[in-house]
Amino acid sequence: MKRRKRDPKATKRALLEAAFEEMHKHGFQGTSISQILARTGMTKGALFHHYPSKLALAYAVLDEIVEPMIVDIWLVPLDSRDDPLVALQAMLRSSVKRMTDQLGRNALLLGCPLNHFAEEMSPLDEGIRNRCNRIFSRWQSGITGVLVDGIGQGVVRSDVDAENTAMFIIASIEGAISMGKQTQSLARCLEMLQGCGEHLSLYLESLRKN
Amino acid sequence: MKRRKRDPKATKRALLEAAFEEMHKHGFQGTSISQILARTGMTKGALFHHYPSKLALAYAVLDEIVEPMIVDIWLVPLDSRDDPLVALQAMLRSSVKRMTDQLGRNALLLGCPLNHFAEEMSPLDEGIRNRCNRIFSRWQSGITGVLVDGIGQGVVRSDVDAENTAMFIIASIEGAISMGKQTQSLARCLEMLQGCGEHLSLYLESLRKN
DNA sequence: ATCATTACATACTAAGCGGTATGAAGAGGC
DNA sequence: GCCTCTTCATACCGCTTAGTATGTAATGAT
Repeated sequence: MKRRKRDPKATKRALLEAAFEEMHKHGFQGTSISQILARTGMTKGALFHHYPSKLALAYAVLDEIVEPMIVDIWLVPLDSRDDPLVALQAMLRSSVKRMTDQLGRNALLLGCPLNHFAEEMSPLDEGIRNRCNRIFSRWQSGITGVLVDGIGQGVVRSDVDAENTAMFIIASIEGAISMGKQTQSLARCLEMLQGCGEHLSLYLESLRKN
Repeated sequence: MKRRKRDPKATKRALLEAAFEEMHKHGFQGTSISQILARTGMTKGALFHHYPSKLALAYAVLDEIVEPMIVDIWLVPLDSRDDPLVALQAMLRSSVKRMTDQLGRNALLLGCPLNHFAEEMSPLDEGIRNRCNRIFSRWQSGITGVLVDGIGQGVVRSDVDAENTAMFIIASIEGAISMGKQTQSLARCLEMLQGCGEHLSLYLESLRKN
């Protein structure tokens, strides 16, 4: 009955962000359309006008929110003119700040949305799996590139398998975030992230050519 | 109508194992009672006779299946008389075999059930969170103990933070399993687990006192 | 053999789910 | 102003969900 001013782009975006937040907390299957609507004050008519299905909404969340977020947190800080190994170590140190900037401090307790989607849905839906796969690949490529640069510059030992190492770094980060989330304690969450960063930094140092 | 011989313990166990398999694949929220019943051929009467609710069933799955499984895969192999660092490295090498022995080869694609429960339910249910927490703590304690032994024996550098390192090892393992699952390819799953094991072995070697 | 108890099977319920059908109000072109 | 398309709001639908109520067959104690 109430008719406010129309702003379809803002409406669509609000639905998308509400869907992201709900799915980040409850997972895809645990999120109901009505929860998303309650969060936005919209109705089903609006949602199904902009998105044909819940699954399509999840795809949009991955494409338009999760992927840019991963890029901003984990790839953008790699664009530096530093020594590649130092750049990676700086990325690890700044990661907590980047995450809280993007997600808000309390959302750290909800873990990595990419990992959440992947863990829940990889065996269940090809569309979600392919999207997660693409994002992870992009992330891995970014780190691989830095390591390859390092090898080219003679900073990193030439026997280092860059792709494999990049995978290991991402796996450790995601694992640490998961274990932090699992405690549901902000302090221990930060402790685990920081600890992981320090261990990885040490490991990266061991890859240095000297 | 069909009445077979009764075996309540076997019935309860069958329901428990079916619940584990369903929840391992679909998650807690994504699992429906009827799917569990279809898998066992039982009916609701049987299930709700043995377990008062779906949540109670999940608790039993964690207590009676997931925890022993984690212990068997990751803690039992640490009981060796070897050099502590060698024991950890051997554990990493044998992990794939232990996992496939416990879960079956194709279930590798479903990832670590502990991590799945934790990732999905940690922010949503205290009972599940506490159980996951206990299992992770037990795992971490086991590795910490080995590292502390190593320090005591003069094999591991005394400046190593055993608890923190144990956390890092577990995080890396869980992360690698997650990334493997995400590919839904057995080959890449094995590749990631193996790669992670090699990197961790190298890192462990860097902790050696010499 | 009897009888209470256990171990189920069957039928049912209220609530919530994703999705659709319909209609009306806002917005832009002429 | 008028007409059309877009953008929603509302009402509804069939289905599934976790859980309950009830009844009955199997089991074990006496």
